[in-house]
Amino acid sequence: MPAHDDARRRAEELALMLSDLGMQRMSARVMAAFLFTDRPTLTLGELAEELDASQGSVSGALKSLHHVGMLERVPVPGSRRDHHRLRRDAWERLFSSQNEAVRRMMAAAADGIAATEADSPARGRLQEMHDFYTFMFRELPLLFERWRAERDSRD
Amino acid sequence: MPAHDDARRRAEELALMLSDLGMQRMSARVMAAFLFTDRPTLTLGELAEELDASQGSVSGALKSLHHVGMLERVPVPGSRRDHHRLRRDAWERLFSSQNEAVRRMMAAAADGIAATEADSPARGRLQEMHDFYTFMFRELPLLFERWRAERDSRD
DNA sequence: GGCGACCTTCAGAAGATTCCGAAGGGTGTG
DNA sequence: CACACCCTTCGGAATCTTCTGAAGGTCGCC
Repeated sequence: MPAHDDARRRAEELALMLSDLGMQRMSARVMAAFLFTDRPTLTLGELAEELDASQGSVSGALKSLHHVGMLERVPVPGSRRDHHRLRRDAWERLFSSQNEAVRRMMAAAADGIAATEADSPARGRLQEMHDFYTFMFRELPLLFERWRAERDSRD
Repeated sequence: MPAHDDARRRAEELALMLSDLGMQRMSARVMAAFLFTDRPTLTLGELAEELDASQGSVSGALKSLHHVGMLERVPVPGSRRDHHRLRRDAWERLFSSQNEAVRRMMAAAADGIAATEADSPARGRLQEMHDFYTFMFRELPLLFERWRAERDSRD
């Protein structure tokens, strides 16, 4: 099997996994394409052809991947196409979108606590929930910092 | 507005958020019901009535919530119904289902690395991915340990 | 200012999820 | 051992997502 076909197959498998984990299907396929390509950057047209998908859906996927910060646009003088590539910290960004989720859970718990009577069972459960997400909200950014420090010290 | 209706409204809002974050809709509603109820345990029939949903769909939701370890069955002598309640560490369990996802990402990256040529751009990107998830896979369980220690020291 | 290249948006089709309600199985009781 | 109660399973309907293909917008160049 040609190397390129092998890469393509692996990319599709990874895309399936990402989509299992909640990423939209086309975003996952685009993501995987960026990961496995040997080109420095990819354009919308190249992606659409590689993935055998419409430019419309690739456009939507690119938009959302830029939105979560996993991709960046790369200026290429002399080309009118948009050139995209994976950001170095793409995976960290993907993971830390969790952070926003954690913040929302923390806030929801706080709301619930404010609305329940002290000593009620519901209050107790909401307090447990709030404590946990407060801890995570504090610690996750610190964990990312440690990750960056470890990575940078290796370079 | 009666307190119970208020709780119900808040529960539905939280359910919506959980479902945004990827939880199945009915599981999210059941989860929220457990969080906001003032009863010590809930049965399938009670949940179906409270949520105005069929017993069938509540049954499916209960099954999957038990599967991820957020609920536990509580023996109630003299009752033929199954009584369920939220586990104290439900949120930690929900979050740590992430852990499995991290492990899979780490493994996928390792596979990719093994299949690409050294010095290729793809190899470099896969290595970045692998490093990140390896770090997370190591650190997340430690973070949970710290959480439990902090919680227990408060009790 | 017209043209060509490129990207985005959108309506509708195709596909996947999710839910209900009925049927069926299991278990304890009289 | 027949019944009552409770839970689960499953087919099909309803709903929501996601994709395509076409139309339209933007920008630079001649």
